[in-house]
Amino acid sequence: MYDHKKIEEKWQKKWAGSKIYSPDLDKAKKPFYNLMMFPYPSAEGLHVGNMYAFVHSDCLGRFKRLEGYDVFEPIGLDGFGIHSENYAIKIGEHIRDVSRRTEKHFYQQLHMIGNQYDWTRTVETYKEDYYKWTQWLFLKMHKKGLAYRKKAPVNWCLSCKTVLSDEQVISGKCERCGTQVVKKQMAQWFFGITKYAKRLLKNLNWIDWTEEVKLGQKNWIGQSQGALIDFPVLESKKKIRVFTTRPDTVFGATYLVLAPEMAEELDLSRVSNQAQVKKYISRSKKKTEQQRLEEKREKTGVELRGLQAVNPLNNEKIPVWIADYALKEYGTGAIMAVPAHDGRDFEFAKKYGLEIKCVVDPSEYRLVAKVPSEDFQEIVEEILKGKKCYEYKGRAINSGLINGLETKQAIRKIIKYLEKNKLGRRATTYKLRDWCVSRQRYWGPPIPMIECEECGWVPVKEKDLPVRLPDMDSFHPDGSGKGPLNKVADFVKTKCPKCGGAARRETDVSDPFVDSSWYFFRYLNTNDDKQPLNKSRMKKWMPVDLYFGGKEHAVLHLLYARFVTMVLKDLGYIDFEEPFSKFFGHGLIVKDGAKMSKSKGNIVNPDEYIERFGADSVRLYLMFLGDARQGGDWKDAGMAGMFRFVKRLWRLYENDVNALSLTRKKIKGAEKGDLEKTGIRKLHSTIKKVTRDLNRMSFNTAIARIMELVNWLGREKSNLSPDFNNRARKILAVLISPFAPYLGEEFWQKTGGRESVFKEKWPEFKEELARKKEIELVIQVNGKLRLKILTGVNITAQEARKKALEQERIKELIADKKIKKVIFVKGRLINIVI
RNA sequence: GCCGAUGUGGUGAAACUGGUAGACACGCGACACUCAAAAUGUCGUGGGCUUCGGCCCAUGUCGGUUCGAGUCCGACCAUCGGCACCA
Repeated sequence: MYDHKKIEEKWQKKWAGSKIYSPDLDKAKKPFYNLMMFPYPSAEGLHVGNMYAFVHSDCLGRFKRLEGYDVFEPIGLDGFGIHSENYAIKIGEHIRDVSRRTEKHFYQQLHMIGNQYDWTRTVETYKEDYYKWTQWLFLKMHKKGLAYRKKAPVNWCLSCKTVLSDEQVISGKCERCGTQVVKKQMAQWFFGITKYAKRLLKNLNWIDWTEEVKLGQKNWIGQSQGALIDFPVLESKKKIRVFTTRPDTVFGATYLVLAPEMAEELDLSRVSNQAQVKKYISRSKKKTEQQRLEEKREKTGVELRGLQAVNPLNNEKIPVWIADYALKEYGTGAIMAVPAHDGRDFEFAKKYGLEIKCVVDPSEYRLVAKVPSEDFQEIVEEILKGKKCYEYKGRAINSGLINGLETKQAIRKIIKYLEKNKLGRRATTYKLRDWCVSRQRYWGPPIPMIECEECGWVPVKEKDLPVRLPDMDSFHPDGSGKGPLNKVADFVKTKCPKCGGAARRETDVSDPFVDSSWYFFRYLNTNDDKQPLNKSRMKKWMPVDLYFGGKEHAVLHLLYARFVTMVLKDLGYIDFEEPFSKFFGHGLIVKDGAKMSKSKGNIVNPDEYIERFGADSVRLYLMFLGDARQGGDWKDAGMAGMFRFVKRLWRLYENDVNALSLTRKKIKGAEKGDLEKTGIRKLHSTIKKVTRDLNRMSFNTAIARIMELVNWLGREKSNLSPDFNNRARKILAVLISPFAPYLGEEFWQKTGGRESVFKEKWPEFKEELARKKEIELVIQVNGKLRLKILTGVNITAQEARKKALEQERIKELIADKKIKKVIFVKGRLINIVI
């Protein structure tokens, strides 16, 4: 009988005692760093989604181990952060107690699933020996000028009562709790990630990552190429600088638009409608994202009457407006409006009766305009008259020096002209904004900065780290804009590290994403309290060979981790700038076609299933569900089906091979030989396919191949010799072990193995033995399958043709028609065209 | 609106560079074992015709390339995800 509990317990103990999963980090010969995204320990326990990712990752890690690599597969807990804290608040317990409990629970569960974790090197972000170095990272950033404080409109979550980074606002809502996020003007600490925009983008060209995720980052970084153009303000020394991706349309710029906040930088004394302007500015500053959405993006704006700008290319005087459809944070915060060729400007110009001047002729570009040919002439007329907006490429008209040029050339020429006459220059802008890392919360590493009345903001000295997170009973966020630590007088009051005078500590903590941006470095140097990183191990093990995790982190964790790695390289701590050479993004797991959620009550708790079916069955089932890239649909019936397979597999090892031979049917020698020949072929082709599938990360098909072999062996076991049965079982034990490690060990032992199966070599196959000697040759007539005949695999075109034409059925089909052509695909088919 | 992914039996899904569509499972049906049930095993299982030899139709829809298309090209539809006044 298959008693999964007994087996799992047995091997857990053996693994723990043998240290088989703790490689020598300094001496390993073939290092393979197998990383999976460490979980944040929610109090509900390990989610089946976590397990889904972990078992796939582990399966590959174990496969690599069997291939002879020294695999390092660490695990830890991303325990600092808003999510854990919110949960503690909800259940009315202190976060430190909840944290202690969840750590225990999580590690217990993580043991159960049977991964080859190195339990001697865990990392918990909320422990002093870790966050000390997170603070160290902040200091390094600060020293390099990459951590700085600025007052800016930031995202404020009304429920979490803290600011958030742009990446943590998902469609206007808080990434953690789903509450609407509003804009607030506050002074906060930022990391200068925008300085790395270009590099972050460039390296995407070569890193081996899931395409989807790379594209997500590319779009988020959002590079635009274009030009900066200066528009002089009439009767003033000021210039208004705009950014545009279409400098070729500059002759069609009929007005300028400034973001409302930008207008404050201008001299408004000459503006005749000052009151109106000021009112618009203050109103738009108060507007939240939500209000903007409610207004359905209806464009509004106010003209700065009395102010005029000059189009530097044709010297025409044009009006200046402020409108909140121009964004302060992007480009220069000002735009040249070309209503004829920009939808937004067009809408605005229509509403306020501004001039629309067509400067791009679309007549030769019907396909670009995506318009059916019958309507095209009419539409061209409308565009030329400025009654319709055209945003694509075309030929420049009404545009002085670039008249007649196609968009691309026009852009090139105009930029040359701008640069020559010092009116502007080529420029690239990014959508990416700096990373706001302050959090007005309790459960995080205090930001190691001190504000002195005399010296301003001064960093804590490195030797004084960590800045300990003080224990406090009431750790709830209060929404004051300051973190809870502000209420701990002993903590706040300190001395300036520079002048020794009275000073105050920063009371915000840092974003939990800072914690997770470097944890994979720390795994290589746990238990060292002298330095955060170990240079020589870093050289040996980094970059991570395979990183397995959720695609949803495309613009969160994965972007931050890349950024931090680049900074550490620039600081000289490491000599590579991409942390993960290969990233595999897995899909989401759903239940019966629906997303799992507490409200639906359809959450799959892995514990229950492990209890009932055993970890191996659950592992196998999770990997059999479908393509790991696309996620899977959990169904209880399917889980039960996999359990049946496991029991069948178990039975294969229950019979004594010699006892089996007694029941062996009396079949003739020749037949017996044939059967074992088939058996050998099955073994070799299974090894071949499973190896190939694992290399392709096609876990589900690899399992299917193993099932085929198991089914065949189950059927034929009593017809096979003891020798063969034994050989097959040994191979099968190794093949199954990455997927079902407990069973792998048990089977290996049952077939005479003394040591762990994971000290074995992955079985090899011989190509010629894996191949069939005979095939079903498909005979097609005019591309339609008509007949299959058994032939040798090496049959030539002539032989195949001859054989095909001998078949009665084929003769009938061809009858007296003439054969026009015969196509032969070796080892597959012959197609007779008549 | 823009970008991306996906669309194949009753269900989850396979199909390497264009070459037997539906591997492997789930479910269902029949049979065997059983007094019976469960468990297990064996066989069958895309749809429609059939003179039981086979034939026709089928990979979201329409068209194209090809001896041959789930796979390549073009247009469209649906679902899901990301971004969203980014100049």
